[in-house]
Amino acid sequence: VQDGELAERLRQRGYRMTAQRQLVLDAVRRLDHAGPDDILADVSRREQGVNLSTIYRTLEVLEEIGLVAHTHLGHGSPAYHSTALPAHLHLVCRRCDRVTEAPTELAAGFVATLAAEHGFETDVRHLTVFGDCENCKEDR
Amino acid sequence: VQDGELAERLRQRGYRMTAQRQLVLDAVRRLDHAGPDDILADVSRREQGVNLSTIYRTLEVLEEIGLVAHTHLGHGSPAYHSTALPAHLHLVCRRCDRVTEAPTELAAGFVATLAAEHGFETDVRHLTVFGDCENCKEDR
DNA sequence: GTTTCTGCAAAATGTTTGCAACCGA
DNA sequence: TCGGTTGCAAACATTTTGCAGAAAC
Repeated sequence: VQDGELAERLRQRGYRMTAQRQLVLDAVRRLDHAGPDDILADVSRREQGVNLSTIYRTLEVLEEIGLVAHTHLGHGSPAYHSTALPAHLHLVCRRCDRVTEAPTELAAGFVATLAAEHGFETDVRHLTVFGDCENCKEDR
Repeated sequence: VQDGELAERLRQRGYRMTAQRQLVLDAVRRLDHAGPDDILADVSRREQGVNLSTIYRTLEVLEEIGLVAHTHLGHGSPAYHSTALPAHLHLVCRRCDRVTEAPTELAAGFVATLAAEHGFETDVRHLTVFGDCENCKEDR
């Protein structure tokens, strides 16, 4: 995905191309699982004066046009990532707070079951599993 | 679970039995998937003057002694429920925000896979799935 | 030239903390 | 009595909003 695609997608929905939007998209792509704060920090390293509220508003737009998505990794802020990356599950350890990524295929059967039994169409990108990771489960 | 059990569990860990703790536990059991606000409202209906910060502190204690647990249902506040109830999954529709409950057995295979391939021990009670529910998926 | 965007400041949420008074054991 | 617990107020953290000026097209 290149600069051009951002501009095009924005225009298609009546939005305008701005430097801030490019900076935020770049930051989301560079950092992975970053929250609004992290993104502001990254953006600020490249251009001064960008405001946090712009980050929030921009993430909302980028999500709407389908270039980024977010998950809730438990604690505070949401974690944003580029939709250009292959989808993956998040395994969050409640003890050490580490986040492991896993291929979405692991959930294929589960997702199919939810569709069959509840007519529920799962957003796998947004699937976060909480529990104890390999290292921590032994400490119990 | 009865009043007596709360007092006993509290004492076992060096905590004290108080009217507020009973009220909060009762509220969590009565309401399901309630956030701190809802719980305060319920408690206040029975006894005046209880403070929100007490709700937070009490929920923390009740969770520690294993009588309540919480999940994140997406939006704002966490949702608390009694651990006396049978565990269930939460299916949250991103469009209409409705929460459907589903038996944890549906995730049994998925959970087993995560254990086998990643050594990850899933907390099924905390498993929330986001997506489009039966009614909303057709609107796309 | 219009309309959208942005920065700024303030407001709205949601949660935590310090502290003196209170209460349970 | 002693130490855990609570109410209150203030502090925090995060996200949202109103608005005037700046920027996009």
